[in-house]
Amino acid sequence: MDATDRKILAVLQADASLSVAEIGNRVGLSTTPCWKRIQRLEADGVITQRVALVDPEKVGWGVTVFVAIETGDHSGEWLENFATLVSAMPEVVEFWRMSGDVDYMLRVVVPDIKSYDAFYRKLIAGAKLKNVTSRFAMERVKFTTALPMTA
Amino acid sequence: MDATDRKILAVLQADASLSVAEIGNRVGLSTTPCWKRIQRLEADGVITQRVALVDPEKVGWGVTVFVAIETGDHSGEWLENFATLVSAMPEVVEFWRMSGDVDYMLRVVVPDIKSYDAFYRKLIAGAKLKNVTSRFAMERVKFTTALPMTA
DNA sequence: AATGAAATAAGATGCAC
DNA sequence: GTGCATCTTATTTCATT
Repeated sequence: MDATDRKILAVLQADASLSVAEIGNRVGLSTTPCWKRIQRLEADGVITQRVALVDPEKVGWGVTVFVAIETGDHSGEWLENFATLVSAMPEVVEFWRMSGDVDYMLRVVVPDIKSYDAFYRKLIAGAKLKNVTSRFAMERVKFTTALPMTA
Repeated sequence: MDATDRKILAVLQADASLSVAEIGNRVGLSTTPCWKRIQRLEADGVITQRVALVDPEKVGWGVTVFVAIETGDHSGEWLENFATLVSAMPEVVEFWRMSGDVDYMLRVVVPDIKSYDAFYRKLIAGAKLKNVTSRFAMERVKFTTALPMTA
């Protein structure tokens, strides 16, 4: 992956609706080689998917909560089961296994506070957890799916 | 926004590379009305953008850190300045203003631990902060940009 | 590897109903 | 909403540098 590939990725991370010709213009390539590079980036799994991003407020899922979980001592099998269970919950949009004091970090979206309570009850009903800390977001100051493409 | 719009959004959140005809098939519409709905959803800002998602590991930004920040007592102007400063950092992919014990939550991506240290120094050099807690992610168990489309 | 041209297929867009 | 015409773009091929 060279610098031109990274330029293409930068463009596609910002706007995947552009034509190949336009992307080529922006990175200094004609359409054919630009198209070939994009195909390769997809085949190599560098580009994983193309998605539409939706305004959370406008679809009624405007409440974001960060959930820090300490699972305590559990078997590998238990943890695997826990991961499967939590991953399957559609409100969980991010689910990270952490190092340090917190074992897992979730980002959860819900329509309102009341439905967060419902989620929380589902969560603790499904698994015996040592500690769960919920922190509510007030404002999304920045959110991007674009990774930096400059070293 | 009716149930059909939500179906369209569910499809486009999962795969924005599908043709309008194929999306129509999946939601029970022919191409023209499906296309019109998509145009409207974009015009109304429900769909905010179409982007390519990239594998963080494969582009060398595989380290994710959650940063919880307590700013302490500061003026509104100071906080605004802080928000602008942090938003401009490309490593910061998420930046949330929180309620409760933590004032801000960041999700930061970096190539490696060493570059996180560089980021951290930049962060604390730019603003006088009361407390900064960095938590490192070990594994991305789930990550989706798709919001639930069912009530 | 890239370019430009060109041909074909697929899809987006617009119009009549 | 449907069906169809048209226009744009994606995709592939090829000769050339």
